[in-house]
Amino acid sequence: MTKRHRPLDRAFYARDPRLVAPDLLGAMLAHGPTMGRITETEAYLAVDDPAAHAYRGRTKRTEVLFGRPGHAYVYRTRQHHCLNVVVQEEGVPGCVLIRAVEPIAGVALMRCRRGDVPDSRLTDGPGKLCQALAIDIRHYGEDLCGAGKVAIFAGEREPSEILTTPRIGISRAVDWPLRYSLAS
DNA sequence: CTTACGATTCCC
DNA sequence: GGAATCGTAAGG
Repeated sequence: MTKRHRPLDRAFYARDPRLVAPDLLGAMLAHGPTMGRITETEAYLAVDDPAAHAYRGRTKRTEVLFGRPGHAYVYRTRQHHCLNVVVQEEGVPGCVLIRAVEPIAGVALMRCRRGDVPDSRLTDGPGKLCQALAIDIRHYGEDLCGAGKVAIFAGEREPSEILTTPRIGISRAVDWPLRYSLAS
């Protein structure tokens, strides 16, 4: 078994979201027979980030953000789910939102779950990829470093492929360049 | 209990 | 540009 078939370890996630987010690009997000290559992420900071859910403090929803790194923070917005990975050391609520992946495996199943959309729209959004990979609130708090159903495996990429742009879909701190994507 | 509001998606 | 649609959080 090669290194890239082992889940990313706790130490990988125990860093600043601005470091973890770009490093997740190219990694493989897997759930059951479905797998996608991460192509877009966003960093949400633990301190003084008005756009971060943890900014308002510790609540039932944000509880997992204050726990150990490497766990899934899944939340719901309107009819959709979004997947984040908890980063930084325990007690420091940084996280990284997975915004898009490239379908790699189980594509037929993804099409079935997503309905009648072109393949290019299968997983090109945070809510879409959760629907395609069947990730939802049941995965809240799951350990992505362990033997859970959802896992993230190391991938490969060239540093020059990374694009840094402002976050989108939020109403505060909109200009902060915390969105990372593969030029592809 | 009531109200406000989305880290979205899809359609007009 | 706007609706869908519901859990979460905050306040009375």
